[in-house]
Amino acid sequence: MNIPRKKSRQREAILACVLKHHDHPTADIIYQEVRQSYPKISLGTVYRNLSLLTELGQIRKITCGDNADHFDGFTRPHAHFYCACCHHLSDLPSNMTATLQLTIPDSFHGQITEQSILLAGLCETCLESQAPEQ
Amino acid sequence: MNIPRKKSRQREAILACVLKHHDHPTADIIYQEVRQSYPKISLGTVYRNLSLLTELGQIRKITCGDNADHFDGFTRPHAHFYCACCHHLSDLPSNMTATLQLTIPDSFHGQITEQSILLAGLCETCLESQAPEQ
DNA sequence: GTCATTGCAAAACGTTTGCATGAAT
DNA sequence: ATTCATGCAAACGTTTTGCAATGAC
Repeated sequence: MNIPRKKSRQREAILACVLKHHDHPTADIIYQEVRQSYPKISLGTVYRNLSLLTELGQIRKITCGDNADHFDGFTRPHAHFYCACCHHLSDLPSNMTATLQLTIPDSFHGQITEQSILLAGLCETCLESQAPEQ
Repeated sequence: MNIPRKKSRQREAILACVLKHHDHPTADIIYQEVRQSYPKISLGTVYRNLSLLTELGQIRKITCGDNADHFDGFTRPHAHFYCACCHHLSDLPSNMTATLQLTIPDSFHGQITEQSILLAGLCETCLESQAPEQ
């Protein structure tokens, strides 16, 4: 929506925080971390900048159903796997992402511009320890 | 969690409402519709029963990222497509769902017990009318 | 000086929950 | 009679927003 015109230290810190993560932090986790360098930063600023950075394509937003959006600094199209048991969100192996994308028929392919694919199920750990529901 | 022991007219009405839909209504849409027959029904009851029916496998819950869960009376495993532009959630053609599932490697296959697959992108209509953001 | 960005606090939104009343068995 | 399910309203967690103050250009 709003294309930013002016730099801000806060936005740079938020972007750096997302980029350095190898998992998929939520807004609140990012807030807690950026707060260590910018104690007065507000949650509103974090949300505003995460939206902005997402629109600019510098980060990605992933909604997996655990009631908090996750963010991803790795912006190359790739699929995700969400464990419905332990609520862990992970990247799919890249070869699996590629294979999945190959199966998208041409008639449909043009449409998947964002190429965001989310699979849900049970991760290996949760499957083994038959314990359902964390 | 709680396995129901007693029937209730409300739960039956909620289930019937979801089953008769061919789209993917939200809790609030279901509430509005069931309210026509049960004017005193509360939103809490709708949510409680939608959770229950989901646990029982009688309906399915789909989280697509538009900040409201959707429900589906068609419980055979099938993939969904969410248009990030017009926010429409639709079933993928069944042959495409099947093809996608075939690509899931054996090593991973056991894990996708729920076989819920969600693709996001732009639907044909939104692609044609180049207008981004509803 | 202008205007984007911030911090703060309040509001919005979908959803869950506690509790007393009512319904099913 | 027991106990589950309901209606209501309050609470919850996440996200958005209004506004005056601050900071970038």
